Amino acid sequence: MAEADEGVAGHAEAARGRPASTSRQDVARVALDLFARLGYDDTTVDDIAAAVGISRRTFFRYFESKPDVVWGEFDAELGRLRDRLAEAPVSEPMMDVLRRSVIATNRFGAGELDELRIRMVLISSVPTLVAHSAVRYEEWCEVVAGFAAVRLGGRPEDLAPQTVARAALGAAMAAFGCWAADEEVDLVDEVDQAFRLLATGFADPSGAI
Amino acid sequence: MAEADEGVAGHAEAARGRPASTSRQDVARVALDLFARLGYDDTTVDDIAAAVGISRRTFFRYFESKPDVVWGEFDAELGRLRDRLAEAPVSEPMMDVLRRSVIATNRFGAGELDELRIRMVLISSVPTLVAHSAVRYEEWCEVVAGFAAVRLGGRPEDLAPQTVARAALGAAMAAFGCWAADEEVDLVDEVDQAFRLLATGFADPSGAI
DNA sequence: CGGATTTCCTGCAGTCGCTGCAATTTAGTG
DNA sequence: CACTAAATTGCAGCGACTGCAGGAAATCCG
Repeated sequence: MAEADEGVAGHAEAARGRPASTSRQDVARVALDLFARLGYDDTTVDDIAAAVGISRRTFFRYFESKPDVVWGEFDAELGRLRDRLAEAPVSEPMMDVLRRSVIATNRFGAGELDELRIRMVLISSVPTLVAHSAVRYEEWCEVVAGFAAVRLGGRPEDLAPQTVARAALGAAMAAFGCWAADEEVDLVDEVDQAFRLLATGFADPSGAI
Repeated sequence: MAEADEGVAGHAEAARGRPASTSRQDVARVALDLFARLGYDDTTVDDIAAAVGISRRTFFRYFESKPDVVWGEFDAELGRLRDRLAEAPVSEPMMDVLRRSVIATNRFGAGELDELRIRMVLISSVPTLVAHSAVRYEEWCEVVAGFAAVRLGGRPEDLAPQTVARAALGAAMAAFGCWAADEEVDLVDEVDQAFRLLATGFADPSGAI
């Protein structure tokens, strides 16, 4: 499961076999640079491999697929979200936990934000990546549906938890999309707003809208 | 834009060139049958083409891609949804229009429901199709966001309309997913429930959940 | 009738993403 | 130096998809 040997260089305990010639992060950096300059579709896996200095075959040992490169360490983030949701006090309302946890999982430093924006623009504009994203979002929904099922009672596959999860995903996608499209917008504000909208519902009590 | 010449056979006005050897619907029927029997991934485009009696190259003139076969006449349905939303009286609340229109667009006869179920099971379980579905859902969201923008004021790309649209998509996906997974469930009921949940919001006023 | 025109079908060659396999390289270990 | 472990690699191949150039089947018109 864990290949975190590259993380903080140094305290490795004398790796046994042939050392890796590069790292996931290196490949991702080079690839994102190519995507930004040539466009995603006009960058072949061969191009990436050549730029990194590895063979095409080796590229596929670092990443399962070409779109996966754009997703970076999504798995790890998803794990953190799961933990946050599980650790929240039961006294805190479901939608508050959700909003707070999603925001906490998406706090990035100023340096990371630029790269994140590149990633999000790609993910939301290149059809191939839009398509692939659905698979990743499915995993996200499973985590949220599991949490919602605990709070609402019932199974994660039931309608209510599923609706909460998929609607929450929608809110998050809307927030990220608006953020990626406008340099001036703050990511946290956007996510916060979207989830507050979701919590109170879209129906106007007065019926005017 | 329109290739509806096949629809009601008869009143065609003396088609000029070589007549088509089959139709989109025929290809789709044969393909869905193969998907159900062999599985989606284990059915190649060659298999479909051979079963229909056309060449592989011709298959791609009937459908842009293999996953497109499963989506059938989605474009037409989307057009009907757009019309319904546009024609709704302004006095009717936004979320009511949305719920009613989505339900109306998805009323099917008993005969069609079986095929629809096969389609939905495929779409929600085969990774390749889950991925491709995202591109189609994007178009759906654009239609709904356009409607929401009119009702809420502002542009379709703004956060509120986007959140409404993507959350509504989530509700619809949850409803369809639950329906596809359980033979006993009624599709209309499920969609109705999901959209009512969405309208009132997920936050518990008492704060107990 | 017969050519012109229109429309559709097809094969071929090629690109790209992706995979399994078997061999090779590069390190550490006894 | 032999042995082992891990990473890299080339190759052969599949399947989706595309552009192109040519062939086939129908109607229209002289």
